[in-house]
Amino acid sequence: MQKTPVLCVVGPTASGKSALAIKLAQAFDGEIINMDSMQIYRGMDIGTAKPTLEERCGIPHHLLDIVSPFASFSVAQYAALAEETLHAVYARYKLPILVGGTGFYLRALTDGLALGGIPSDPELREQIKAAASTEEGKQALYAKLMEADPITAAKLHPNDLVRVSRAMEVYHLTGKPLSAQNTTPVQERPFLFCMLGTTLKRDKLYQKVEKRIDSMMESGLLEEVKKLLAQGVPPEAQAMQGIGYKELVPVLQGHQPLDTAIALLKRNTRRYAKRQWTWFNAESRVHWLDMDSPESTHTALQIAKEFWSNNDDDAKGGRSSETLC
RNA sequence: GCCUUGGUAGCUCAGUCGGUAGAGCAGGAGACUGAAAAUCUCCGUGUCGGUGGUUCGAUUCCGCCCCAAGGCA
Repeated sequence: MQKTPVLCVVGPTASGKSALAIKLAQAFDGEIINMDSMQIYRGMDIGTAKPTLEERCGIPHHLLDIVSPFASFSVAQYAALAEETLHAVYARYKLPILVGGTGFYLRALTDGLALGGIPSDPELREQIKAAASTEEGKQALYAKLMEADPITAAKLHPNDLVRVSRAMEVYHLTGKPLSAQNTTPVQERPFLFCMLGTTLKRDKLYQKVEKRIDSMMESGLLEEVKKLLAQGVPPEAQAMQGIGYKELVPVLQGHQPLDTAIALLKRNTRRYAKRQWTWFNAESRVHWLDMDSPESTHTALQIAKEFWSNNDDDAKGGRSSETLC
């Protein structure tokens, strides 16, 4: 079977993924597929640093604005949409470029999501969450999991409510423990990945993060959050858990001074960047590029060129365009 | 100039009735199989302001000096 080549641009927030992706798309006639768990939401533009139409330079961008902020969304849905899009782009002889900082979504694509097709159950989640709202309830929930699925329980920390409840959810829905589900991908992946990682020295990146947040505030992030709330998006909505949203809601509700919220927002973004490093550092296939180095773009283009010319079966070489925007 | 109160981890501070010290926050490392910008785990050596003295031993007690805040002149 012919595999679809996929160029990926990953890395911590504010390290320059989007800009590099545009250059790559211009050079190799590519199209961009978003791999960011928050940029999928409509009406969340400033806080997610979604590339503006101008910044997109006419390059087609997929999987942006595909979900209502009222809705919840899952990796599985993402993976299904992304796979479809990746193949569709390549079918048009374009280079698919996956861009974003959500490591879990990347893994779903690289390793295949063999989750037994067990969806989430919002009602059950509510019940579990309510039951676990107290310390005793939490322990009781974990104790139940120990009984139902000792193998999974052993791998999880009792405090990791999200995973403990997911395991319970799977058990309730199927009557079989999560550890007994087939979670190894059966089929070989239909993609070939080339991964580029954008990064900066830590202090540099943290400086950039601060600046970016200041400019988000100047661009009206507070108004954006206000608008979402005014539309009736509940503060508990999954979309509102995004960094920049969850910190500003209490300000609009009058529970928190703005400067405190901004400090929190900066700290949370730093921690987020840190988690992204942890995630992508564990992915050995990533070619890291220090975006402060003048050769970084050139190196990226070299790597991408080699990858594309080796794997583009339809030999569409030589169509690199010099279009600049 | 005098008096008072402070000077301990990047920050805010606790503490040692004399046996070289610990919390919160910040920070660091990691995990991650349908919430992932979510969720969770682990990690605390610093001339205890400087310098003399008392002492087997001082960050802790005493003297002097430096710095900060407040008060009196």
